[in-house]
Amino acid sequence: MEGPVTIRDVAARAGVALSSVSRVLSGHPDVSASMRAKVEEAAQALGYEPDLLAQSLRSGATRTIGFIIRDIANPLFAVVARACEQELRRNGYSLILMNSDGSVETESKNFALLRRRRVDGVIASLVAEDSPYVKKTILSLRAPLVLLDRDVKGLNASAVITDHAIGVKAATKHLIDKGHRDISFISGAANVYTTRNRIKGFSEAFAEAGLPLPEKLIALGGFDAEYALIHARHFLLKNPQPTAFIAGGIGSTAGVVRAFNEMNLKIGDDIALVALDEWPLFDVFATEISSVYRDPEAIGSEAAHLILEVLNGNEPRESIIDTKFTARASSQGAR
Amino acid sequence: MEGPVTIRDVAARAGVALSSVSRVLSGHPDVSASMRAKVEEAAQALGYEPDLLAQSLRSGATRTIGFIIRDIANPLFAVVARACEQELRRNGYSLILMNSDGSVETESKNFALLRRRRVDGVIASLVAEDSPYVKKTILSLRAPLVLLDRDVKGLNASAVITDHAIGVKAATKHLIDKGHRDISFISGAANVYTTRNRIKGFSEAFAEAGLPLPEKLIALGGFDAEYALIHARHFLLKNPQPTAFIAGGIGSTAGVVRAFNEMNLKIGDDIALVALDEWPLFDVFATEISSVYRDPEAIGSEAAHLILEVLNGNEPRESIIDTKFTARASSQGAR
DNA sequence: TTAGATTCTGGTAACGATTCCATTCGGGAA
DNA sequence: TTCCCGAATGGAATCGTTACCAGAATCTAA
Repeated sequence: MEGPVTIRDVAARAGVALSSVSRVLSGHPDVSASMRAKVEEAAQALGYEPDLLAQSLRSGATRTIGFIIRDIANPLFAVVARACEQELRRNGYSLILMNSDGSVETESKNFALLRRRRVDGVIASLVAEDSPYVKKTILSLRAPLVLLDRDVKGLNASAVITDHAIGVKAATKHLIDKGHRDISFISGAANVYTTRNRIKGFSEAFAEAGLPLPEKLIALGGFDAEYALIHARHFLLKNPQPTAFIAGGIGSTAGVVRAFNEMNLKIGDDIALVALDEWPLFDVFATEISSVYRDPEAIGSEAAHLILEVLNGNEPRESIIDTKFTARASSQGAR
Repeated sequence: MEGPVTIRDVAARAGVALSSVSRVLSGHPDVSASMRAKVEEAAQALGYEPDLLAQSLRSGATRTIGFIIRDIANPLFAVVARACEQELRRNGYSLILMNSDGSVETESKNFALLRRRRVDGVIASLVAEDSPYVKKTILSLRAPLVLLDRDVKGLNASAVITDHAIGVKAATKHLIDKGHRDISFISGAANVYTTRNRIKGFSEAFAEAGLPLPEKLIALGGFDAEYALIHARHFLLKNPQPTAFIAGGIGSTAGVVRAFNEMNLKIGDDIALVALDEWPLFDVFATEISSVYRDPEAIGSEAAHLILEVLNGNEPRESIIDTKFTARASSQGAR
């Protein structure tokens, strides 16, 4: 017997019509007991399993969700993806993973390919909210969308939004209380909600303390380590020299700490640091680092829930994830 | 205009037959210039894009590759997945990601679902090589398979194999040279190649030094942090107490270091450590940790190449990735 | 002019499943 | 006995695409 067995083979073996086989296997009520027995025996004997491709073409649903992110190797996103995949799998959906590699063109191509694959929905962390493609690309999706930490107007999409401001504000206030004034803030560009919301928390803390925002020490341009390294180096040679850094994400933290190492600055003694987001082995190899934490598991499973809700006919909505600042040795008083 | 536009709509607008549209769009040579112009104008005007689902059903190829791993949140695998997805994407394939969650049942279900989805191939890091399901499950795939660091006989599959032995042997020899004898080795179970090959390197180093293998200090049962924590604790209370640890993977390292922290053992001073595999921010927050490194980018892109090779009609083959031991402060002399 | 070869095009049958529609066969009621 | 209704079944259309086959139109050569 060559090739996979089809419903046709089952029908032939059971000596019944195609439609009867389909009825039995999809649990249609109008089926006699003897018919059910015959078909089930034949299906069992031949090891029949329905072809999802054919079912999808017929039904219009692929039970497939696209997952587009900048970089799955970012440990935070890897956990998000895991939680999301697990939850979708429990509900019979599969996840198609695509990296945007930080490029709006690649991202746009990914959306187009998912559209052609007729995915039932897409979960995405956009590279930028203001790219010329983004809105047109997304509107032509014809499938529900869940944005991760992004705010694009006029989309009718769901979103999992992190309340960074609250954690960053607490972190900034803590640094100010410890006597820091020249606090450097390095993060991605302001064309994503993540950055804007973090800066909001940062600004509010300064405003409430009645202090001017150290605008010259803010660098918003990339979440990658390279960007943070270059700008941290630069700031550390400037006057006034920052006494504390807030690093926006895992990549930024890597870059900032590399700059410290280059200049032999000891974290917590020579320079203060607050990391936004934690990373694997944080609890064993970075126990002294103050951080603003968010739960990536919650983000992933919430994203899955939101897309399933819309697939079940509900209206899109937003879900908020909170953040928590924890002070540790890295953010003690200024020298 | 409702719903996505089909080839039928294009044909109607251009005033030609379905088959002609198909010929034009798939680049068939027997097409007149005027026909080509008419069809292309109509396709353009309607914004037609072919339905991959229908194409797949017809052609039998989905241009889809399954990727099954224990846990995408393992940072090593996240990088493997990224490199693999990038390479597959460049070749027009999409990647369906599935976590096995360390369960052979889940793994088996994942294989079955990918089979029903008619994926063109599967790349997998198996939970165990000796599970009763594994061989039957895989043989019924009817699609090429690339194993990641696994060795299952009689499969006719490709594989990306890491030469752990060479790195582990160098690491062990180094520890022995520094005077360590009671070296503990904690890693996953021996029913995966990874572990067996590591133990091979470990054993060879002892054999060549003419020393007995410290069998009582070897724990092979799980790659997770919890397993390593429990066994490291246990060994540290035993007599002889190990003076050095080799931790098999990122999870194991996390567990072992947690045990050190519990007992206030300072790495490099009170206890020696070699980590197998590195993790994000290793270079900034674990600069003193000796390690055996393998390049996860290479593993991922090599896996993609191997599956593409077989899809292009070549025979399955193995590809070897090497490892490199680097001594750092964590593996200095025994007290 | 005609035969034969070349383009080119349209119609139709698949791919594997589901669903509607029509038909048959009972059984129950008048 | 006749009529009708419901349960059970088979046949055919459909999802969107490609590929084969046959026929029409054009062209080349005798």
